[in-house]
Amino acid sequence: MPTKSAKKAVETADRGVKPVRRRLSPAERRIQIIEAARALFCEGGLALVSMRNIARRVGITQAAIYQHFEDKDAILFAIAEEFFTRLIEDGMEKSNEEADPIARLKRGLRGYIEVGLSRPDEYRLVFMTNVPGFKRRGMHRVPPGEEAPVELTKGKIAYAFLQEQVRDLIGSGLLCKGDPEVVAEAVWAAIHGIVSLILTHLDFPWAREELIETQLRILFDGLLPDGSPSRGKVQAASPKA
Amino acid sequence: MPTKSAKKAVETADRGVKPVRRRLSPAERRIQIIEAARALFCEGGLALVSMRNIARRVGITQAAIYQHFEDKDAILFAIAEEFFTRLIEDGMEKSNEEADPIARLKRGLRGYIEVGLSRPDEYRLVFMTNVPGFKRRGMHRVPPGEEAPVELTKGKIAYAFLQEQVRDLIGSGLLCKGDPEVVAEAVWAAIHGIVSLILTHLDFPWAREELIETQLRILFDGLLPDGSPSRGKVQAASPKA
DNA sequence: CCTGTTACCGAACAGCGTTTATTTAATGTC
DNA sequence: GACATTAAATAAACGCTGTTCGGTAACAGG
Repeated sequence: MPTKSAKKAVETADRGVKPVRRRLSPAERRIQIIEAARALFCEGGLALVSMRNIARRVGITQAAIYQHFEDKDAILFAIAEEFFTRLIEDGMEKSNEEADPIARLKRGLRGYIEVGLSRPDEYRLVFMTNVPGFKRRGMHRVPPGEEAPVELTKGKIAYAFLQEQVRDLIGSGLLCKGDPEVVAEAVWAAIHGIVSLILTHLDFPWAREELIETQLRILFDGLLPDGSPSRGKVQAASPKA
Repeated sequence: MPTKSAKKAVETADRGVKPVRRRLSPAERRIQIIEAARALFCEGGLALVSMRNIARRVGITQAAIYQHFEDKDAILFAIAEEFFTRLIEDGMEKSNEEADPIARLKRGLRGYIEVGLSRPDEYRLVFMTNVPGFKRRGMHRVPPGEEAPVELTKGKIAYAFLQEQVRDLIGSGLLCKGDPEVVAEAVWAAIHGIVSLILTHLDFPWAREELIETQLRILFDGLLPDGSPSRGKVQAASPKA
């Protein structure tokens, strides 16, 4: 949409009159490119992340990027992986602050929501946008990179973390019975629904905290067995940073 | 991504050597354009819906479309509106088959899920894709068309339908107390999460019905007051058509 | 110092959404 | 039936996009 622009805030990086070209090691360039892409992405969303914009920032031509990345998608994938890493670290960190396993789960879910809301563009990229061609390198897929078939996607790790907790809770009778896999999916769906909902209607003036608490209360009231002492209680929001 | 094509299955519509141009009434052309766009959309998702492809199908040039639609987004919006209409009609129809208000709500939610899963591309378009520039003509926004400021978006109607049911249920004490608006959002989030989850991982081999039932059970167990006779029961799936 | 390797550039291709000036078909009105 | 008006259509262009290709030049090892 070349009409509604506001795109050209991208710095020309005119590196002098002489196009004296500097070679960098692939490792360095790779990092430069990812960082430039991430910066553009955070500034104006996916729309700003074009090969030419990235190249302009790095100070090379767009064609040079293909020396380091197979695709534009490969760059986005790198960004997504970084986001997942944050998601995992935040979730684990928050979770480990709690001793009670139910509280642990709640904290982890809260952490997920908070990360999602604090990095809306990345969340959308990973979970809400079917990036045209983002070749399904998602939660349940392996990365297509021929070079790294060992390392699974961070998304799988993040999801396995949730699955494990749910499995343990059901195993020890703290959560209602049911196929742990299915319950885990259901839990994730409920949480994702909240984040997705808020991100889709960013303009809508609702009280986020109230909505989040309501959702968590409903979710855990539905999950916990009838006599559980945790029923009806809502985990307090984590202290604002 | 001009590389991995498979795009050119779009029929050239070369209407003879003579470019004898036929004028059609705006109403007719408008329908033609929407239908062409919808067809392309269903065939290959958003990627195939380009102004040039639409025009080729209709048998006009791409510029002519702008006589009938302000934007590409306006075309997508029209598709979305049609989808919402289906969502509303299906939901209401299914709902009205039930007498018990709780069962009514369950049926409506089931209807929503089924429509979403049966029309994945449209669901993604409306609820999961931040169409670049889809100028936030979403659930909570009015359409920007200057010509029709009276008619609100179908999305608002659909959502109001859910809100009303939740409000009534809370009012009559059948659902746990809480701000009806917030509870309605939470319910929608849970349901949307399920659809979104399944659509995002279409390849993942899970039992959909089981996942849907689990989610609905958890949701309603969380919503219903402790002594409610409906607790723990799951509404049976609607008979396959 | 010479020689490979390869990171990089310049130019191009095909597609995209959109705009402009221009043509031409259809529809009144006399 | 002839003429003026209206607006649906066109052709061509603009600037953007992702990607490819042939050549160049910078660095590394000998």
